[in-house]
Amino acid sequence: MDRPVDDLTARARIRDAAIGLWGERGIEGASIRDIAAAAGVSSGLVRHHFGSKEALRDACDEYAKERMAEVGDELSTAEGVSGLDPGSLHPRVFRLQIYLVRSMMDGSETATALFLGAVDTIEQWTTQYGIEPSDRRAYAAAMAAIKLSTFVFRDQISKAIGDDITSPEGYARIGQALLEVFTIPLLAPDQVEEIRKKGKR
Amino acid sequence: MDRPVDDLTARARIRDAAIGLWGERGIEGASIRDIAAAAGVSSGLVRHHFGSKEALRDACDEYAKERMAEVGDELSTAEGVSGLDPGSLHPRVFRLQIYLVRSMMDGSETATALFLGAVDTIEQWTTQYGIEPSDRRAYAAAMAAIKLSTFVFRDQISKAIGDDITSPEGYARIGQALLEVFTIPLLAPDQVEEIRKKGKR
DNA sequence: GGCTTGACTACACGATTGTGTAGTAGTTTG
DNA sequence: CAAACTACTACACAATCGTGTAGTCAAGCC
Repeated sequence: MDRPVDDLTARARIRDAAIGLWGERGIEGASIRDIAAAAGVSSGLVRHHFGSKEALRDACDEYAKERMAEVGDELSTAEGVSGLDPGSLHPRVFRLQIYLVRSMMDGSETATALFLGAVDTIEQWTTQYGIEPSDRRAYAAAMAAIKLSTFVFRDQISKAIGDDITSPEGYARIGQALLEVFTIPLLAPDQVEEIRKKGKR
Repeated sequence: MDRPVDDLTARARIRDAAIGLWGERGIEGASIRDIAAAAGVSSGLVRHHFGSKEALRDACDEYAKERMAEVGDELSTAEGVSGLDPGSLHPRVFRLQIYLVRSMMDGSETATALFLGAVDTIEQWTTQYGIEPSDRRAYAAAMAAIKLSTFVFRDQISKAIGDDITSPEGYARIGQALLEVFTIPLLAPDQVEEIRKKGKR
């Protein structure tokens, strides 16, 4: 990975261009012709290699899924919150995550399955580490969503903190911040209980 | 709000249809004709009232912004985490949030400004309540992103917990879970410090 | 040599896109 | 009563969409 573009086969360049453009603009936001142009090939070749737009999407989903599994799977494994260690997120995975989130939002089953898998893993992890939320499943789902929110709002967060969060400095800042979100208790237990009762009313 | 559709002017019905469809499918995902059909008018009338697709988007952004301000502004005020009280989120605001997130992801300046405003408010709120993160700005930005993540991944979360989170029961569960994310410390302070040092290395 | 196969391009198709124009019905205004 | 205005529809436009077809070129196999 991170090889110069010329080293890749045309098929791989098309796939990478699709992941890049679709991740940035959403699936409807980039056409076959846009992707072909970005990959430096004709639009016909996209069809030749992948058959249809939908099939190209499936191929991207599958590729992203495999890559994520390879690279240690920032989304699915939980070495726990230590997964928030900035060093563990290289640019390659960043792009894949951004794509997967977009694909998820546009109804991809593969991407959604990855999310559900992450929830399972986090659920197990909470058990293992003796964390006892009142609703373990919902707690794990919330954690999974939170982990991805950084990717969704990367532009807004970068603007807010005045640091590009795809840069090492920026990601270190937001990673540390997330860590503290999970660490600094905002309310005393009796306050939580009070709100919980209000919610059940 | 929540009046039957016939009570609204055609202009309002178009705007509401746009917010609904664009929120669900993204901006590129719904055409002027789709919106006109959903509002029960001709596509020409959309142009008559709003001029262009881009102008309709601006109108929707502005409307959503005003409405959010009216309704107590779940995104910008921080009565703090108690804003996670399920009762405070009615369906109307839910739809606006979903739209605003989509609009933000597609580069809306109005929506991004709302996000930045929310970060400001959360920042002030942490000061007020004596919360002392190591990087207050980044901490507030993370909190803002987290608050919106529920909307982005609503389908995935619903699937994960087996409860539609737009229903009162589902939202109560995920609201409570978020509360516990902010309340149960995952790591001891010395562990945090250790990771922090690793990040700076 | 001929023959197949895979990578690749050029071009044309019908559908859909945002937009533009012309015109109708009903109300308001002078 | 006539003129003007507003809400609204029908229809046509050029561009772009995903897709389909035909054909070129080079490498490998008999």
